[in-house]
Amino acid sequence: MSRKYLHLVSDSTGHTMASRTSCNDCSLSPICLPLAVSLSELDQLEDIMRRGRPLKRGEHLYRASDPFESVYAVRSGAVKSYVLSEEGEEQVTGFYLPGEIIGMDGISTAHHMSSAKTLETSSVCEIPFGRLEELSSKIPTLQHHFFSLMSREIQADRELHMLLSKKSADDRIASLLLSIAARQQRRGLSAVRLRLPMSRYDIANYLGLAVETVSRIFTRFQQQGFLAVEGREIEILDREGLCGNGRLRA
Amino acid sequence: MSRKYLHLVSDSTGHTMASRTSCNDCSLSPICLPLAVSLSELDQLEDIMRRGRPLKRGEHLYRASDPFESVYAVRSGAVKSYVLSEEGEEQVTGFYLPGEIIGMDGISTAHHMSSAKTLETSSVCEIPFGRLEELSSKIPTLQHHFFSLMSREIQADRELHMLLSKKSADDRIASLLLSIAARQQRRGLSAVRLRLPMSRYDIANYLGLAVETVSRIFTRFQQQGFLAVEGREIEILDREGLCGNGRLRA
DNA sequence: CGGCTCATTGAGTCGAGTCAACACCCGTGG
DNA sequence: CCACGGGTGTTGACTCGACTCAATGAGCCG
Repeated sequence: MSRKYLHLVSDSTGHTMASRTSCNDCSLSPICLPLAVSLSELDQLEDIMRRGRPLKRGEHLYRASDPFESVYAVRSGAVKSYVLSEEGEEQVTGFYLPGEIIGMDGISTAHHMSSAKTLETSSVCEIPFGRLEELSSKIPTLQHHFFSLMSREIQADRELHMLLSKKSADDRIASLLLSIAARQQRRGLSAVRLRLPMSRYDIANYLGLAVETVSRIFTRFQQQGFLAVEGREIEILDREGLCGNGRLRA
Repeated sequence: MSRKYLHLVSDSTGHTMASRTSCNDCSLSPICLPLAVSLSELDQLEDIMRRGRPLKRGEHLYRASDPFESVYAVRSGAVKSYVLSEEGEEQVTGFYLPGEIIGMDGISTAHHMSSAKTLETSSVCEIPFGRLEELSSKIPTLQHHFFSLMSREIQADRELHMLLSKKSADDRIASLLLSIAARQQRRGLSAVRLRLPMSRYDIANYLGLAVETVSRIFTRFQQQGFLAVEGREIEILDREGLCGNGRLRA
């Protein structure tokens, strides 16, 4: 059960260097790589982790049309993925919190189909995909884990699809907040207090709404006593109200 | 390069029985399983294909919460996937045409998270997923192919996300038609004439529109000379017009 | 023929977008 | 120290695209 991680930090010169960290020490291991593999297998897995580095707000993990080489595990901070349309307008396609894996699009084309940039100072673990595939062939549970991860990604997209095509603006906001709360809870954090790493613009963009609408709904939710809002600090006061508002589950 | 398929048909009594068909004979092989594997490997792959059967319109491949055992390749006809919300309302999550693989959600939960039913008489090839995983460990190109398929699925969902959150009703309809045309073309069929396998209700549901809106847009596209519409028979007369309408690509 | 489901068309309403103004925070620089 | 500017967030007034409700038509099957 000894899981290990290659976590990468930069020295004072800005160059990156590797620092090994045991997955046991990483609070994210149950979310990120909940594997039951032997020690020697873990060493193999650990060996393929590569040149991570702490990224400042707004730095890119990769850009659309970059050759696809790796997927990334968010270790701290937060990352958004997005695509640019021909006219250059941005579409946010996802938010990634610690313990989550980003970059699994692009496998089919050998190029990333979206870009990923940090929303705040973040650190990530890079996992070269080719070597991950090799290793997956040898470790069935690892193969299954990644099939499973991608499957979950598809599921999440389906949920979002439903949200966007059927639900009101209120429901979309409520749903996003509940999703973030749930993901925080998985990592052992509060399910009621949260700090949104993304701007209102990103929220609006992601949910297909206007910024003004997002802002108005936050204020109204506060008036209705569902939330306490202070900028990006949110407290969920009335989970029922938030859900019942528009027939959301949980 | 000899690819084989297990295609299943029913006899006159309605019982199913297996009939082997070479993948070489299957016009879908370049889309469905474009693999370069050895003959012995192909035999292994072929051996895991199972109890397919021709399904009549409205029959289910699987239902939400069924144990997840297999994925399915559509051989002929058309299939839609959907989920039901708590209140029992349907959300169509995808349409699957010949050569496409359905059922890859549910890997992570061991249960299907959506249902899949045929839109017309269809035949499918069932591929037990557990055995597919085993085989994937032995055949790296097969493993990569399935990672790739799932990656493509994620990409498609992202496209849809953009469509639903940013684009007008006109653009959504145009985009769906162009997508179906493109997928037909991949199988060597016409890129301008198509027969929609799904109802206006399914289209509306999938795109997050009201049926009336879909109907009105079809009529208007016809008036504008973009389309010739006759029920579910569609001819694309002015591709540019259809795209230029709302800044869609190709 | 009735009884379906599917599709089209019209009339009126409303949710969310647009446009515009302003408040706030923060770092920079005079 | 304060003035300035840019990014971010809020609020109000007006508009419009798509939904709802309602009626009718076309095809299909028992």
